[in-house]
Amino acid sequence: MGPIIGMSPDKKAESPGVVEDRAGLRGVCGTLPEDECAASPLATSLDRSSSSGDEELTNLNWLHENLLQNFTLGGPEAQSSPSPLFDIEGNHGASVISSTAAHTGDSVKSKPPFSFSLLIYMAIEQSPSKSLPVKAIYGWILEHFPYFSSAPPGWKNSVRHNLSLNKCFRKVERGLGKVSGANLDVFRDL
DNA sequence: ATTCCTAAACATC
DNA sequence: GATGTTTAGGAAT
Repeated sequence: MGPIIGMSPDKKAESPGVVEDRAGLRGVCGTLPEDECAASPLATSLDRSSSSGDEELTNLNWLHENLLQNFTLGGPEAQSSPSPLFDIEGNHGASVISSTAAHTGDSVKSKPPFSFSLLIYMAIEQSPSKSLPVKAIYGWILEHFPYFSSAPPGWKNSVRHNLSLNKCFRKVERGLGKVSGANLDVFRDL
């Protein structure tokens, strides 16, 4: 009958629970003393000294850097780490994520406070060559966030969508015409 | 207004 | 069929 009906109301039911979790995302920055947030310029100047033409530097850049720094730097001793998400795949990183997930609620049932862009970015950054096939990204997310293991198949589409979005942002000038599965050069530039 | 999520149609490979 | 791209609508902040 009406495949279209019964969809709108469903979404709302999920919102409330997620909202609180999502708020946590922003809360990360907000939770931290404003000094940290205000200290942002630090990273900016670093970025600048490297490249003078930051005209193309869009939002996702600082977003990822900031968020990742905040998350990984969540530990008081992780400050010495050269790489922000060096161990997200390792043991320490796992605890970070687990901690975050557990903090918001169930460790395996709650949706990660990370946006798809973050998730994808993390997965790719974890990769040795900063490039992963879409399938690998799915796997990484599934491994770290079992929530998706039981979630509707909609998230896959979302991942792809975000992938393309980021790509669009950078408007890659390389030959991405034949990207058949193993190319995420989009973030490779980050 | 901005950001993000979700769904879906469409194009290619 | 999987991947990639693009549109459109809606919800939360």
